[in-house]
Amino acid sequence: MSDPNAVPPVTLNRLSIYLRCLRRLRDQGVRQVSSQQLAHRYRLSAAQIRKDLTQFGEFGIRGVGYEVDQLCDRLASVLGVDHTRSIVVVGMGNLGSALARHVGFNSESFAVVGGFDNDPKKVGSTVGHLAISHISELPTVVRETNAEIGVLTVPAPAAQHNYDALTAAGIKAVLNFAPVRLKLDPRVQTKNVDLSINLEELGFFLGQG
Amino acid sequence: MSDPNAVPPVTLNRLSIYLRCLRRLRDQGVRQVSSQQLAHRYRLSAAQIRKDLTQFGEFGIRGVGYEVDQLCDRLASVLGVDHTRSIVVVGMGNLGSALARHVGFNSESFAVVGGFDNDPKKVGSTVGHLAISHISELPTVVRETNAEIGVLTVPAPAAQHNYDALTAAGIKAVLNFAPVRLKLDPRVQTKNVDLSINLEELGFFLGQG
DNA sequence: CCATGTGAACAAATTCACAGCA
DNA sequence: TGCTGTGAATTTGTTCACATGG
Repeated sequence: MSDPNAVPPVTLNRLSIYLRCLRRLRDQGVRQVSSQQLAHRYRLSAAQIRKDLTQFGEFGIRGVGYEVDQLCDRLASVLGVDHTRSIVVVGMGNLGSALARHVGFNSESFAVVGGFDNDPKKVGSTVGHLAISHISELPTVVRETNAEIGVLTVPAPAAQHNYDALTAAGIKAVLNFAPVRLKLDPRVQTKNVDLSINLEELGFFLGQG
Repeated sequence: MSDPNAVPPVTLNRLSIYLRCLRRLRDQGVRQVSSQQLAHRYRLSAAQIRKDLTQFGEFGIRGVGYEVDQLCDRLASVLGVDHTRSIVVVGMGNLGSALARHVGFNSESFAVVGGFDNDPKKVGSTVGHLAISHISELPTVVRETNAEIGVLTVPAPAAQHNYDALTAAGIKAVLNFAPVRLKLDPRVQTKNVDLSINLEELGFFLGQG
């Protein structure tokens, strides 16, 4: 718990899943849940739920289970989503525009506070309620809004350059959608989401069809 | 190699990365490459590259390395992307429309042959060159086009229903963007891509900022 | 009594180190 | 020589099974 880098990414991934499941239970009015019930309901592993949770504290009551509401709060706190985080989107093409809208609609924990592009034709227009700024405005906007997360949705050849611009502007974490292996800034947490890789993984299982 | 399910997903993920790196090298005119050069160039592990590759055959030449061109072909074949696969997109909202365009533009290995929605206002309109059909047309289109992969970009409450429609229509693999733990059809390979989970994983590292 | 929390057993994945071959 | 391919060693992650305690 003390050193964030000691937590395997796969554990974080599961914590996030647990949080989603627990929120749904809470919305359904469920007050308490055991690891076994949770596992059965959402096809997870009970032992793994307990192991994962105890990395961050003792949240359960022996003989009873977990308080749904309380565990939601604790997990949200662990995942740093107990308050709204500001996001900037760099690259307002199809994907960037769609993600900007999507995040705006689907999350209370994240707010898109800036959209950037280098195309003069796009600068000044809006996507939903978001005004598109020129990429040169990035440092100013990041400073003024305290944006912490950058979503990178530029074409592959522009990815490294814009990644460097994000880190230089003081962004603390990047979600990269460009199909490129970036040279990373060690101070900046970076995750890659890669559509083609996902499709190719599926392709493998389709054989020679 | 014989049983696809014996290959760990993380290995497939890396194979896809190797393929991308090799294609870039090929485009740059590089003819041969050793595992060490590849590792150094793209920040990978040389031993792991070799281990991963040997699961599917002996592609290298001792003392020399790998023929870039030949290895590209072999990997493309392993990943089933040596010919074009047909994709349908279910849920033509922001994300679905953007992905349909994105895949159309960015991949020769995948072609979007159908876009579906249940909103009568969308049916009949087009996204790029793709006509949007009503979801009831799904079985017909899948049959006629031999579509193998379904991209699921509907709102969470509609996800299971539309997943079931995809599998019933004969789709063989699904890429799910809905933030839901689906009840899976064991005959259908399914991968989840989850924007909020990715953001929350990043959130974890931002602490209480 | 019953579900958590946890050490111990097990399984999987990665790295190491070197034999074997072009 | 110098790289691949690979068993063995190590690390990492998961599952088991039970002591602990509300």
